[in-house]
Amino acid sequence: MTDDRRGVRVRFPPSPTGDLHVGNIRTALYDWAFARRTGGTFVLRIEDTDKARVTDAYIDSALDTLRWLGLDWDEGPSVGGPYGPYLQSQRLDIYADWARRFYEAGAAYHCYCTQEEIAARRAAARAAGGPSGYDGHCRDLTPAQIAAYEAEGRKPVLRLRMPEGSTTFTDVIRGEITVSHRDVPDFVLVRADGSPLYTLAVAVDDVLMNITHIVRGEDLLSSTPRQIAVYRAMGVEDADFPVFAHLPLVQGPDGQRLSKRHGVTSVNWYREQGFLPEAICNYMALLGWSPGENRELFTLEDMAAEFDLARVNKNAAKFDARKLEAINGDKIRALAADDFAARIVPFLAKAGLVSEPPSDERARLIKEGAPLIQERISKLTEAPGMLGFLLVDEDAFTVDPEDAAKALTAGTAETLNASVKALEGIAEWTVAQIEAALRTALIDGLGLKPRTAFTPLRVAVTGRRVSPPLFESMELLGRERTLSRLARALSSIPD
RNA sequence: GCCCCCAUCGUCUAGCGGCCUAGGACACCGCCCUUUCAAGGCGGCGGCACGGGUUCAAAUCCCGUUGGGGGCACCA
Repeated sequence: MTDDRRGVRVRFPPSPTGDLHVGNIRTALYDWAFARRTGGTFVLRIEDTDKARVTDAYIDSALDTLRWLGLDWDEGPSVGGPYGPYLQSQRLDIYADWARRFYEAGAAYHCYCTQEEIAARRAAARAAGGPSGYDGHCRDLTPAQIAAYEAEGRKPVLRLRMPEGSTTFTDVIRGEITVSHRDVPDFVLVRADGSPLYTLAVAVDDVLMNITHIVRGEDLLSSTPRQIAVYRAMGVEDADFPVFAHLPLVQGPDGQRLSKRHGVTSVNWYREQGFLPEAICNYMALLGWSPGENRELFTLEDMAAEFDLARVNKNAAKFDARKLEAINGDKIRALAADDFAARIVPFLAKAGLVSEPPSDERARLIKEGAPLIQERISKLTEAPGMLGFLLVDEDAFTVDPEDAAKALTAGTAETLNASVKALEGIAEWTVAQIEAALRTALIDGLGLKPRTAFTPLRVAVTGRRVSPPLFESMELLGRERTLSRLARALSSIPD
């Protein structure tokens, strides 16, 4: 129904007032997937009309985040396109022109009310139990009244004159929706300083950029009649209106709208915390859409092939960081070995363990050590902790004090001594021989249980009670470093 | 307050009138595997908000109630 149209054009229009958050990118993801699935065009447009809140740095940040996630756009900043410019701040003359036309045609009018006056009347209307939007005070001012306001030095805003009646439109996800214009006030199109508002710019651009489908958050659902009113003022035929699809909102764990209160929601933060773009996309997709058949692990390519607006849920979804992390673990395990090794490098570098790029020797250790931890971590930030023992300069190696206190107790000296002796006798420093020698010496020889026998060794060699597998770790570390660490542990053991 | 939207395990969801004594995943709890931690395997806990209809038959359709969310800006 929605996926067999030709010439689909969808847009994602972030407002660069902060880092893209997870709710934003969920919308971007659906926009992108819908465009790809339909063979349509994905347009990126920057909504930077509010000079007071927008920052250029956030524009670059948004582009960077989208690229990192793999959500490539066909038209927009840095790639251009036939409908540019794609920054609204560069289209001000276009909005001014339409505003002028609306005013001259009587579809919009000047309003001289101050914000204080409006607020006072709104409070009164609300107290009386009615709608609390703008009351149309300046709809039909006489020339004399206008002159009087002008004489006071008031600068007017431009408001759209909402027609009588109601607006009915069909939302692909929610069905038919009707709103009485009694509940849609005459809204502001242009500020008193002459700058356009979202209400004007979004509608004008969607028409001018030939957008066929508006897929966005449900928070914009009730602004749809206003947008349609602008289309009509522009002379667009009903049949040419874009199709609307309002996505369910992403909420915080408490069911409230996702915000700073819920901790960090910036996608960049998750990136720094070692989350894979594959995991973020997969998880966010699940918040409102599923491919069915109990399948929930998929790629961006799968989404591009299968995404269907008809399968999008209507109800809001709560963001669950634990499930994101679980999926991140799945995605990490699904990585090819080389890919995984490459992805942990920046995190190892940030921890000061290697340079970037790493030296040949370090690169070899990373390549061989990575497989030992790939299925043991769920975030890339855990890699330094797991591989640090291997990559650290030998004289900088330390044992976790807490783990040492618990595992390297007085009674373990015998175990360590026996281990040193056994390891010194090994012909070839391989996992098989290391394991055989230690089992013979400790399990058979001393009659220890494996857990009891190997924990002190683990702490002595890797510095922690939780580590990659012991024998593999020893092999990679090498005979010399292993024996020297055992000796160090021995000398540190209390009597 | 007014308007709009929504309602399946704690959370994300499958389900689109009979295949449902409601399936999967995360989380949680056991057991198995096991050199730690993971991963993996097996099992457990746990839900159709409530009340009316429609129908031979309702988680699925309709109405109401309750609950939740969104909007009502010279933000987007």
